[in-house]
Amino acid sequence: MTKSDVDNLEDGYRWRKYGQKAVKNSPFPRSYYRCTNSRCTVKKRVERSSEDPSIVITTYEGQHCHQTIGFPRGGILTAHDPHYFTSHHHHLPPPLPNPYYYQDLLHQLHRDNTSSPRLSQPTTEDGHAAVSSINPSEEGLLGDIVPQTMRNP
DNA sequence: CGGCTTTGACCTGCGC
DNA sequence: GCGCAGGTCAAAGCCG
Repeated sequence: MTKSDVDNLEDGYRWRKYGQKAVKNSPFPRSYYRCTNSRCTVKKRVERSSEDPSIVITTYEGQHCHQTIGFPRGGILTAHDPHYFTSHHHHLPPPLPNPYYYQDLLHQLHRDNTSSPRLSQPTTEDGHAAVSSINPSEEGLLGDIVPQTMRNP
């Protein structure tokens, strides 16, 4: 739940809208977004609070298999710059030891290389909790946006 | 030109 | 079986 006057929040990922429907509870439509990365099946749905139009409810579904990049497309060139690793980055530290994540992001839309076979692990015995089978660091990253109650009600 | 949004149609699950 | 509600697809078109 976020207080914002715009629907499209910049959260570090690239989203492609694929649908919009009106919900019954609220007079405002609900938008459906998907991550632009092909191998990343994360979805999110953005809805607006019926009583307070300045509140948007963002529901994340799934898990990113790549890093959050605050500067998509164009700004990503900064990752190649040595300054990216040595200069004054007060935030956006790479939470995962994936040094190749940026070049994967550059190629993943046009390549079909099986670069991460260990990330393709399907759902566990829970049947719905694919999140618990990923890195703890990734889980912690997700914990910022997906509360524990959502994964294990 | 390429990538993304828009938008109506289509699909599916569920309750009656 | 039918209708509703939520979720997705895909063609068309906008915009840098």
